[in-house]
Amino acid sequence: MTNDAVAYHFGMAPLAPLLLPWFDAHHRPLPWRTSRDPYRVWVSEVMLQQTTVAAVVPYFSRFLAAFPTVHALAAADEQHVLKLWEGLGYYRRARHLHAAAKALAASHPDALPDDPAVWADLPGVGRYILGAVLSQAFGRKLPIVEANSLRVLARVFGYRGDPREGAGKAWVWQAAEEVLPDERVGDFNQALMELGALVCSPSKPRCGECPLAAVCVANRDGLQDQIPPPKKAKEVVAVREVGVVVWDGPTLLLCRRPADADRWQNLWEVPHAEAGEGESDEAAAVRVVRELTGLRVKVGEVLTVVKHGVTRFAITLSVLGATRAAGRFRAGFYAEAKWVTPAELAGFPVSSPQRKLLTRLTEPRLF
DNA sequence: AATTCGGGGCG
DNA sequence: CGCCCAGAATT
Repeated sequence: MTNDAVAYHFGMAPLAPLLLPWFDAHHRPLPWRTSRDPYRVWVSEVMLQQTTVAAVVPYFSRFLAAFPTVHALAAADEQHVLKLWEGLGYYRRARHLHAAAKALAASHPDALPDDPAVWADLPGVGRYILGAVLSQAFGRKLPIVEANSLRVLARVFGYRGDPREGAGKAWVWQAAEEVLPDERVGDFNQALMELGALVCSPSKPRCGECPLAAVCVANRDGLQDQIPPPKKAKEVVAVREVGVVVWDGPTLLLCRRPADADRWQNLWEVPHAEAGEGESDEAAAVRVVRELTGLRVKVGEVLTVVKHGVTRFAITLSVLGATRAAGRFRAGFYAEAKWVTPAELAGFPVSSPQRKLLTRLTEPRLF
């Protein structure tokens, strides 16, 4: 469907008169809806990013109690901020929020600005956060697109492409902008999301309770399951692990399994590194291997050794310690492998003490 | 355009 | 157990 079609459809049936009364009657009483304080709206939007409402509620209340204003947040110690974020995930959000609070407290000490250009330059503020904060706190007529509104708009207008990528992304932002009413923009934006969360759900939408059912193309044509199109499944490749990194307490082990063998062999045994600040156990293991070998390695990906521009061998790196702890093993990976000898291995770029360690520990033993 | 970043909840 | 979630930054 083209943008013209959106305009036509919108002209025939404005959404706001249908959506706002529904929102007034059915919206959930959430902590961040008690005020239009831009700071509160902002914090809630950042916390809600890729995070469910139920998970955010207790964090939001605790965070606002500790940092009631942007100035309180700006003056806070980063460790305190991160501590209150612990368990929410996506910790970069907290660092960005903190940094942005410092910037705003300095540049706009009296009140948070309603200037989109100012917000757009802040770390952690993309187009969604920008529109959400300014529409809700200041009534600025700016659109929002996130998982819920994207689904609602695509279904109502019967958009058959994928609104999450390419031209579809442009389409859905355009649609979100065109449906905005002149009054109560913030409530309207929230209503789109609330409808997506409570009624227009990804699967089995409750169209019988939907205030937009009468104007919804997907409902009319029975396309709820096709719109938006299901995410294309990631390609699955049959693979078999031929190399893994495991650890148990202070010891980290790199093991190999030749393509035609059943048993694992130890290749290196080295002290496991302490996980640094903000570093996961897996990341620390990857770092150890990287420092030992000079290889570019990532968890779960094929690890290739390139020496003199030629791939000498390839293994996959997985982390059994983590997968065991999670109660399951990862799917295996396979890679064609040409194994180097211990002598060749010793020739890889490592620092002197590490090389000595490698040489000493290269003697394979059964895992 | 594809990846990365986390943890929880739900069908 | 797989998919999804009030996205943004990086590659």
